[in-house]
Amino acid sequence: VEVEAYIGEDDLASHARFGETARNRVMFGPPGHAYVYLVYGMHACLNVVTEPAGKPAAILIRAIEPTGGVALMRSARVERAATNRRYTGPEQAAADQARIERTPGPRLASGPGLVAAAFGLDPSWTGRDLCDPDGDLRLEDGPRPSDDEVVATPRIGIGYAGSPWTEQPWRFLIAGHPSVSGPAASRTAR
DNA sequence: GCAAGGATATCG
DNA sequence: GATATCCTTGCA
Repeated sequence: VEVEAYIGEDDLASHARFGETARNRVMFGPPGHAYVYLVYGMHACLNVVTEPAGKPAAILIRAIEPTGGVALMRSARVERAATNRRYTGPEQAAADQARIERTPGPRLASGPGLVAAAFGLDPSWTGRDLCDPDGDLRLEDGPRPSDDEVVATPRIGIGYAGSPWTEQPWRFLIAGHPSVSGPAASRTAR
C-alpha cells in the first residue's frame, strides 16, 4: 500500500549513487529480485529490483496490508524486537511483547522496517527471486488500486540527496489506507 | 525531541 | 584501520 521509487545511479537518494558496491550489487542485476539492507543499525528494508540488468533501480516497500498470517507477523515482530532492542531487563521484553500484541493487525507492517520485521526478513534475503512461484517470498498478482486512490509525495528520509531529489514525488501510497506509515493525522491527508 | 544500533562508504 | 552517516522506530 506504500512504496518509493529509486531510479538509477543519477538518483542521489539511491544506494546506487556510488555505483556498484558489494551491498547494492543486486540492484545492478535482473529485475524481480529482492534487495534487503540494514538501516540505522537495526531495521531491515525490503526493496524489489525493477529495471533490466545494468540499470540499478528498485522500489522500497514501505508498508503492506496484512491480508493473512497476522498471527505469524505478530510473533515475527516480537522476535525482531527482542533481537533489536537492548533490554534493561525481562520486563522490557514483556512490555515490547504486550505493545505488539495490542497493535492492530493493519498496523503490523506499516513502515519499511516493520515490513521486514513482520516477514522475518534480514539482509541475507538479498538476491531472492521474487518471481519464482515456489519461492518462500514472492510477488503475486493482487487487486490494483484505482489511480484516484493513489497519492504521490516526496520520499522520506533522504534529505542528504539535495534538490531536486528531495522534491521528486516518488513515494506512492493509498490515501487514507489504515496500513500506510506514519501517525494517524498524516495518514488521512490527501 | 532523540537515543539506539551496526553496517557501509569514505576518508586517513 | 577509524569515523560520520544512514531509504527508522518507539520511547521520553
